[in-house]
Amino acid sequence: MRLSQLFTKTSKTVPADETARNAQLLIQAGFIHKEMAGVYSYLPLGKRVLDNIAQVVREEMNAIGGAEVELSILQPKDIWEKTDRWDDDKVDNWFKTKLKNGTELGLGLSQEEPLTNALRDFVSSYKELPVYIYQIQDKFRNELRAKSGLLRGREFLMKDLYSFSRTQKEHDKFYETAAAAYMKVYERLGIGDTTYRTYASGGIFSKFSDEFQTLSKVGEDTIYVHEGKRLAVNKEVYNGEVLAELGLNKDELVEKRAVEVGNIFPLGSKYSDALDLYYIDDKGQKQSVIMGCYGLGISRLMGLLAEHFADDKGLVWPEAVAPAKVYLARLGDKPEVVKQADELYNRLTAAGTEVLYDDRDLRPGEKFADADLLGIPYRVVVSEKTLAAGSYELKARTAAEPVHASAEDLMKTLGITG
RNA sequence: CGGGGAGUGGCGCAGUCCGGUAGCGCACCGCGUUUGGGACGCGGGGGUCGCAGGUUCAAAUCCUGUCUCCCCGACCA
Repeated sequence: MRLSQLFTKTSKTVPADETARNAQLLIQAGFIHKEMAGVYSYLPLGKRVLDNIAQVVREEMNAIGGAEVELSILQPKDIWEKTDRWDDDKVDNWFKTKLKNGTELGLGLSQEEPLTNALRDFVSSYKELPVYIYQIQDKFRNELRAKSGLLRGREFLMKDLYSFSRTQKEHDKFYETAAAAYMKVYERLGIGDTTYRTYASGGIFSKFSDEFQTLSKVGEDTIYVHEGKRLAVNKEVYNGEVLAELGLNKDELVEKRAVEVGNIFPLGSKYSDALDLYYIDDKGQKQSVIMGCYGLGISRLMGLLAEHFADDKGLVWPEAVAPAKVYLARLGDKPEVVKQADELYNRLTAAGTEVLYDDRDLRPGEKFADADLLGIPYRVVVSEKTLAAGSYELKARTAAEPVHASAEDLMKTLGITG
């Protein structure tokens, strides 16, 4: 992408009404636009990051047998009444609306009910289970108070997977497979070493659910980390009885602040029974379907990554999610410089490398400042100097100083062969 | 929903106490000089001061109501 064609631009100031660092940076760099409290639009660069995170998650969900779907956002109230989750006294963060004829609707905040209901059309035999179904979709939750930029919004992008198993044992096995897949996602995003599987309250279905908590000073949750066992306990279930049950010694736990980047729940047969989804086993007997749900906030992860890796010059994206791998800064507009920069841009692009080509008529300092603020992993400079030296100037976003690199070295560093 | 703070060109702010018809920086447009870490000069364009009432000869400024945003708390992926 040529920056001369990008309609967004960076700003020297941050909006006064944002105090969350992730939102400040993302707005300043032109990745997102705030529509209202807790609701953000994603501009070209932000959309790329969001898509990249979603793609990592998609690959890991596909790897454990997940089938991607896209369920409707508009929800009929009858199926939610069957599970007693329509009443505002039971679920208080619904966004509800009405058809012209007065029929009540809800905007999807989770999708156990509609998916379970739809599966009745397809599942009736033990031969048709288990199934694992997921989607990546905007969720709507009418939070009393949105805050912390992308970390807690009213409209946010989430991956939600639902498992339908024949037995508790079969469910338990997949549950652990899913938990492992979650850790793979965090590792690929560069936060594996600071993310802990965490015991948390399980609601009404089970004693515990499992959260995935990433250490962060801006986190809303307080957790107690056992570094040796690579796990943690959420403050909401932290007491002597629970510690004894988990075999944890209070002295080995350290209190930390963390952001919840995932949450998986065993659901038992609460929803399947209520919505009349059963299967017939090999002896002809009707059996309950055992469910689990697995949530992972894509947009929240984007906010966390923005905040987690940033430095005083701006964003620092992990390569796996960066809107481009290379920021190509062309200094000056001498014909031979333009020619060389254009050629490099074409070569990198042809090799499948995403490049932000800064072909704008700006001073060098502005280009360097933007390269830093946007957080692109590698900056390559083409100028009269580099032309004279017969090499390129290459600087990793996290490096203090640039280095001179031959065309060959450059391609090698960027992982381009041939 | 309880407590606190704030709404003035696209962004950041001053002006409000003490009413007199809106200003600064950035950004934007034109011309010129610049060109390796956010340049400079000159000249321009853009705001009925969140909204609605009220007081007054006169309201960004005073009064009433209302909407929105931010922070703390409670609640939540």
